[in-house]
Amino acid sequence: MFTFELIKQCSQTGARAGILHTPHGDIKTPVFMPVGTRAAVKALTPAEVEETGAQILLANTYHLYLRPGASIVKEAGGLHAFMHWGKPILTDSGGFQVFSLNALREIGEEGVTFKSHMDGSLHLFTPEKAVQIQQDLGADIIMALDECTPYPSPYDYTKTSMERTHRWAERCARAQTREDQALFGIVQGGTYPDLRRESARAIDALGLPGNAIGGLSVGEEKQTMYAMLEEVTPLLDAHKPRYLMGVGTPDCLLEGVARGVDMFDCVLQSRTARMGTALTSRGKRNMRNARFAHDFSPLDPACDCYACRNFTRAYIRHLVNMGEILGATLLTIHNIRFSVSLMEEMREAILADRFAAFREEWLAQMGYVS
RNA sequence: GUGGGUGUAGCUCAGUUGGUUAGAGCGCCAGGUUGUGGCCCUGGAGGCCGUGGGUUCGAGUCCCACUACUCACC
Repeated sequence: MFTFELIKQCSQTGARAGILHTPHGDIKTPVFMPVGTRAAVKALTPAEVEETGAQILLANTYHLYLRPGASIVKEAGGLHAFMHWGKPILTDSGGFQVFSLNALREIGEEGVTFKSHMDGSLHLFTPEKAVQIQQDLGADIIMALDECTPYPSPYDYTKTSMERTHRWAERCARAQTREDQALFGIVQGGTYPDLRRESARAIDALGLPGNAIGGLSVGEEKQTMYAMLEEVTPLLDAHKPRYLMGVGTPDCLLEGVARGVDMFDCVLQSRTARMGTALTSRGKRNMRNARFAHDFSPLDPACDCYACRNFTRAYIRHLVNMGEILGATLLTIHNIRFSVSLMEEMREAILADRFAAFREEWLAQMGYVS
């Protein structure tokens, strides 16, 4: 079953190391989770994803509900069998997509009505339905339906929306019938400290197996996001995993862990890879740049990924500029491995109680101002 | 050799009856991308308009010569 084992806490920051036990295996935290929205990490085979050291993948309820449909995934034997991924999977509820992809939507107490971005057909997502679909998909961790409040939003709307998200989370919990899936609630509250605290208390009080923090990294300043994390994490059960949704730049990973976050997911690694950007230990690099044309060194000399062990910057630049699929594949492998590796090193540092120094070193060498 | 066509940005081309600072696509250069509507978005550089002369207030646009390429026929 699903449990979280807290192994070590940093003596100077809020950083923690732990182990998540799931039906499909253990996950060492802190962890970076690559995104495979439509049951595929774009440009990679599951074998390639596994070689990056990824311990768990994300998939998306909204996208899989529209195509191919939850019933087909269920018929296939669930997501793990369907996509041939034997390790843990987390499905996002689709709340974010409903609110970010659809101009035509209507939010009510019952749920949210929206038009499919695929064919314009009308759909109603309720907390109960979001859980039902996720039960059919069969991930190890499932998410409550929430409203990701846009930034900026006025206080009153943020509060109204947040309270509804709390009620929806409770309905999700009641609707759940499968016992082998861990349901996480999601803290909202925008950029208002008091609402964030209120939301953290309310979500934590539901007693779910994990707590997520949503509605951040939606346009606000990083300092604001960090400030919100500092309001929220101290109020969440220390013996349950904390998941910061959608956040994944290297500096945010370091700062998030420092504030007690255990899980992260982000499309940045895979999306920017397809557009030609490499995340490296010395900051990000635009591999389309002419200065790499004659550069026959690896993407990141400090990286041990398949791309860095076997290919040069000049070659990858060529692939990216030519639009070759292999360019996207190699950069995706690298960006994911880089992020997974960063988390592994953070974990080592936490276990050795030298995380604070580790964070400073990395922020400095990657060119971030802390 | 004769007749026709074409020479405008790195490439392929548009440029109204002559009228401000000559445009597009691609390419090139750079930036962006944070719970993914995959191969996208934004910005920038770059042109003695084949050469020389003429007509005109004014020529990428009209006229002449030259030149290069190209097609057809000898």
